[in-house]
Amino acid sequence: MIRIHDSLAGTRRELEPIEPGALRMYVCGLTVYDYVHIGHARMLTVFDTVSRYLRYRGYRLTYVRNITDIDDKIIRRAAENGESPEALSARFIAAMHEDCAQLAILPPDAEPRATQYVPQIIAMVEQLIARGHAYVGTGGDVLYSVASFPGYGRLSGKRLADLRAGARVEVDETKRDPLDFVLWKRAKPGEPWWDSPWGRGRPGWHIECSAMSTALLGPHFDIHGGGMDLKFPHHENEIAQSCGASGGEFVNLWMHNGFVNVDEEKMSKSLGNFFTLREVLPKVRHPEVLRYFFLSSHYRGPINYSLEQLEQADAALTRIYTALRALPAAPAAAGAATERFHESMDDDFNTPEALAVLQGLTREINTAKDAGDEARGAALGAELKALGKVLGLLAVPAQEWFRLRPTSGAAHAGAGLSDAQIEQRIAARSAARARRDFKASDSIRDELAAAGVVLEDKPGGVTVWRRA
RNA sequence: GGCUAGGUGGCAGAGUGGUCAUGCAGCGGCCUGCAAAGCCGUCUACGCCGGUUCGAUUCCGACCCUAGCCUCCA
Repeated sequence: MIRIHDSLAGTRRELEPIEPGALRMYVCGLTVYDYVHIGHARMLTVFDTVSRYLRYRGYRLTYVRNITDIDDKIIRRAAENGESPEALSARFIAAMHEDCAQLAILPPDAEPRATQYVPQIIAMVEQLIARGHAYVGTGGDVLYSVASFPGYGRLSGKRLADLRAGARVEVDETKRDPLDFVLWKRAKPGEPWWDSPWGRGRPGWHIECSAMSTALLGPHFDIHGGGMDLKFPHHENEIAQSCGASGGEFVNLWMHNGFVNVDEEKMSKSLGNFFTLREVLPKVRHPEVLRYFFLSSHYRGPINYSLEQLEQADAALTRIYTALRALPAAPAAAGAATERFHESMDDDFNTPEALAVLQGLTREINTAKDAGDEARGAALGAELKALGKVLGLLAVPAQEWFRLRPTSGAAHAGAGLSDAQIEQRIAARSAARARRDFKASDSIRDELAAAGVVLEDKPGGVTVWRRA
């Protein structure tokens, strides 16, 4: 039994598929006007892990993650660059796919783009007008009438009166109520447009998700996810739109992931504490380090990004790979650790606890190895790798892991020796050790250590190395 | 001001009404030519004040503090 924290109910609820054995999940993806940053990367990793686990547990999952490829920022950015919005979004969609592949984020089953669903969007807006939830404002935009939907505010725990009293709600004469939001925007000169019953224009942001999720998953589906900040107003508006248009239920569970902070503050461009995946990945040994970092705290809480954090994640992951190194292959069998792993993950995807299970397995493997029980070590190692795979980890052959190093950043400094050069120095050191010239052998070891290479002498005169 | 999450040991980060999170770092030991890796053992905890309880870090109440949302935002 899988239990998931539902943002709407505010408690953990049992996952009960609408259709037995099948699940449908929609996650709000990115607006593609820039490169993927580590906040996006966490969201993508969280829901990738959720989808991997649900499938691993036997559910037939349909995972939809949309792309917003038309909005104010895209239009503005494209104009600044002197390129078309289509060209700009195509560029960043391609970049996003590359970044996702790096992080082992599996492609969703469908990745709808707003511009591909304009007919469905128009149809939904017409339906909302017909059902009395939307109207054409005096400025020509089509607006959703918040007052027409009694449940408005339930997800975010807000009351209309409080929202109206908010000092920062802009006064807009074209709206009947300052809280009403745009469904269809009238095109301004020079902007992309589509024909509609309300003249040339383009979709508002919120309606895209309602139209795309309805088109691909139906009006009522199991899980809807996204970042914390989307709770209000975006998801609140989606509920109003989808329920308003269908007259029925919308989603069973709302999942929201926490933010990536920097220095205990939300990452933002204005604070200058903004990191793209493309600048962070070269600073780690392997993208799995970032993935481990994300998974090492619970998805709903905030996470603080720093290089120190990445180093800790690297150390923890490297400990696991160390145990996996030089283990003979064995068939994977589910043991006690798998049981505990399931318990942790079933409990609202408690990945920190799941990782603790992997670390516990690691210790068991080491203990078995120390006791000379190779077979047990191999069997546990296979189990460990199988569980790691569920989280999108431990996909690197263990021997390779230790040859990798960051390609930039502080950890890279002084790590410039090639594999061949390192092997050569080790051969020289082994020769010195053989003639018990420990002064010479230690000086080679020190030299390598200074270059970021750590040596380990194994029984039988074998020396293995790794990049620190 | 309203709403929502939090405040755990040197750091990061789970969890629980009364034996262990886990990783990194420290200390002692085993192993090693010495190291490293590994194993065993070990020390620093649960914001503050009350209440419930045989017993609270865990439940309840007040308070203090932090972050997020209330405007585009993963």
